[in-house]
Amino acid sequence: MPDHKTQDEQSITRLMNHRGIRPTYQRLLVAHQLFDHQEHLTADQIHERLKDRGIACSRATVYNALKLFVDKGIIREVIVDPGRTYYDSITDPHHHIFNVDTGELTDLDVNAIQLGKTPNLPRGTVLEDMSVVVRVRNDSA
Amino acid sequence: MPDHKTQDEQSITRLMNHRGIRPTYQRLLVAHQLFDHQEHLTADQIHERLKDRGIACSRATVYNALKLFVDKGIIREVIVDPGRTYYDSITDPHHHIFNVDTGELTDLDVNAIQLGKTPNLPRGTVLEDMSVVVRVRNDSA
DNA sequence: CTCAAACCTGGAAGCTGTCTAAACATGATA
DNA sequence: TATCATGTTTAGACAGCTTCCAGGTTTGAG
Repeated sequence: MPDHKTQDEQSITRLMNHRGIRPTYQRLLVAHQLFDHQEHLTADQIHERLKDRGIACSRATVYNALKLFVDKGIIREVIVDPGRTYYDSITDPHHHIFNVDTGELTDLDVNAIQLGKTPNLPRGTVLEDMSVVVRVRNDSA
Repeated sequence: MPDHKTQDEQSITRLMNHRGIRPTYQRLLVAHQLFDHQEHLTADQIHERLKDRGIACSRATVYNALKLFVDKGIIREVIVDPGRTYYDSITDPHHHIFNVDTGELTDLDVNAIQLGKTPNLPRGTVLEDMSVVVRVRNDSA
């Protein structure tokens, strides 16, 4: 984490306070990985990056922070790969393209796919998310 | 497996032969779990059910069979839950409703959601699947 | 300054899925 | 029928991702 507060950091701190998340040192570290560059990362990828930069933040803490962020709604889980959960700092509705060969995951603007209205949901349930996953494979591979 | 061949079993055997899958005893066991009742099951669920009925079929074999079935296109993977892969005996295009609280996974007819045409794919990739996942939560839970 | 609550940590443990090596079955051939 | 190569099944070991746990540390209120 930079010793001087960046513009981003202030807004991330504000966002956390606003959602009832205490902006601890470690949580800010984790949040920065997702918000600074708009990437889709897994918990372990985030943990690795911090470790590579010599920053102390245990694996359990990364997992706890991410789960908390999801609960509080400042990030989203993206479930496209069995055995791996990606996290996405963009919470606005949008879709995803997932390359099953490379594991590459890219965003797709919500307008890129025309999507009709929500179907009837099972009794006693409420909508959490409705989105399209486009699964692609490398050509001639 | 019933000692008398059911209608279903004959058609499953035919399907396998047709797709180049040798219909072994164990593979038929696994296939029946998916085709007899139209349920979405995980590999371990299938293994458990067979074990509960006192039928011998190792865990590795269940995993191998399912992977083979997917390769040969007689079933489909459904990725909606982190850390678990569901299998679906319906290979026609359709969508899914997933209850994140209960893990219940239900089909949604392809016509239940209006879906626009495929977006531009990344260079060098081909479409494998495009479907909608509707994620729901139990109300007031 | 004190205390309780919240937080972080390393390691153990759990679950899903894959791999391995050996036993077993099968089908073709002679 | 005997032989052989190929394909299949198996138990258990292993690997990756995630959660749990018990103990220590930090934080904020009073």
